Amino acid sequence: MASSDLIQAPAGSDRSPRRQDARRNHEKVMAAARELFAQHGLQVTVPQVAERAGVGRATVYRSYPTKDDLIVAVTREQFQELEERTLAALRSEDAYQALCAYIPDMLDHLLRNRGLAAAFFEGRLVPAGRLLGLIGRLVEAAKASGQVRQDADERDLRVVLCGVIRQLIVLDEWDPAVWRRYGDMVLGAFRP
Amino acid sequence: MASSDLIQAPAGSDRSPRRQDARRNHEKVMAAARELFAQHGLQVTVPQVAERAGVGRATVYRSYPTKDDLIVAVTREQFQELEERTLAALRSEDAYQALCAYIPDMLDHLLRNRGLAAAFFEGRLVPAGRLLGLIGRLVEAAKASGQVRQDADERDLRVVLCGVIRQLIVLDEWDPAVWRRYGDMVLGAFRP
DNA sequence: CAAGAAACGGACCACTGTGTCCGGTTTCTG
DNA sequence: CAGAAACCGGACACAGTGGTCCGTTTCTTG
Repeated sequence: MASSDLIQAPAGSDRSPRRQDARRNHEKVMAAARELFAQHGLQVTVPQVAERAGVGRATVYRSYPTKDDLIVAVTREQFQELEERTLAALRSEDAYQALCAYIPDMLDHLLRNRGLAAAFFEGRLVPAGRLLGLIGRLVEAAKASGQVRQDADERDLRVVLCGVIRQLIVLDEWDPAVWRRYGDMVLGAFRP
Repeated sequence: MASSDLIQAPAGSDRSPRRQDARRNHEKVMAAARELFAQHGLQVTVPQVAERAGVGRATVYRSYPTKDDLIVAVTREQFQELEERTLAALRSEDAYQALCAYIPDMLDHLLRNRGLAAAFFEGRLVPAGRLLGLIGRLVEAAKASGQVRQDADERDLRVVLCGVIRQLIVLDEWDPAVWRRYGDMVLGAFRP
């Protein structure tokens, strides 16, 4: 699993010694994978990605020896963005206010990226430790406001938030207005 | 899917024209399936059930032509029990109080029956319409107390409750005390 | 433009899980 | 107690998915 780091370049302006067509195909594969994973989750098959990209299966496997490698490649940068969002919330003056914005924000973001959501609440593959730590600090900070139950922790947020997300995915709910309502309810679950 | 009703008898005192050993094996299969589904969910394989029951695979398939038939057979009676619990809650004087007991009760019950949980929040197989209707009535009744947000409905309860259950299953959480805490949080999600 | 290297992709393999078949065995019945 | 029917279960067939191989094509470079 995740056994290789063949592709180091930040997936953009790499003038590696590889051939032009290889780079083009590689970009097509990444784009296809991003799109399909976001839309249908991680159970998308490698042949599907290859077909969407308009290349053969072996071409995908050349860049990413296993499917997990592909998932990691697509997911890693998105994970980083999650961390940044969390950090931003953490920098806010009013921690509780920040949490109130953070939760629906995460809901929205993860529901638009169903592969990312799966990678997040499944836990394996991309190491989530740092992100979870940040979320923990956010919850901790929000507790000081008195608006959040004192026994809450990062794990609780993960369970409730990811749980709701998962069910909304199962129900194939794509309406952001509905998502926001559930964000509100998740927040409610943490009131003392 | 669920293409047969070969086994009509209520799985107990059937003196059908079948042979003794057949009935014995059938019981063993049911017991094994109940146990394994409850413990590990519906992704248990038919060979696993057969092995646990101490019979060959074909013996399982004889009584239940497809895996779905087996799932339905195991799940149906448990579904009925869920309906009865819900009806009991519905008969209570104080609907809100009933809901407060009902939610942790469901959590506990479904977490002890992971296959049932999967069948419930996946929706296919056993028709859940009647049960969902009852839950809807319970939510509706509880709203009158003013302690439940007015825009809540059966679907909301399903999303939040099943979501939490699903995550607790993923985290392999078996401590009933923890389950109760989350029951409290789910209830919190429905406060106005 | 031609030769060599790199990449392409269709065909192939391996594994897992569902569902079927048939020869041997056990149970019922006359 | 013997024949027939029912049943048992190991071996087989099939499908879907992850991963590999090698002959062919395409790019690069002198």
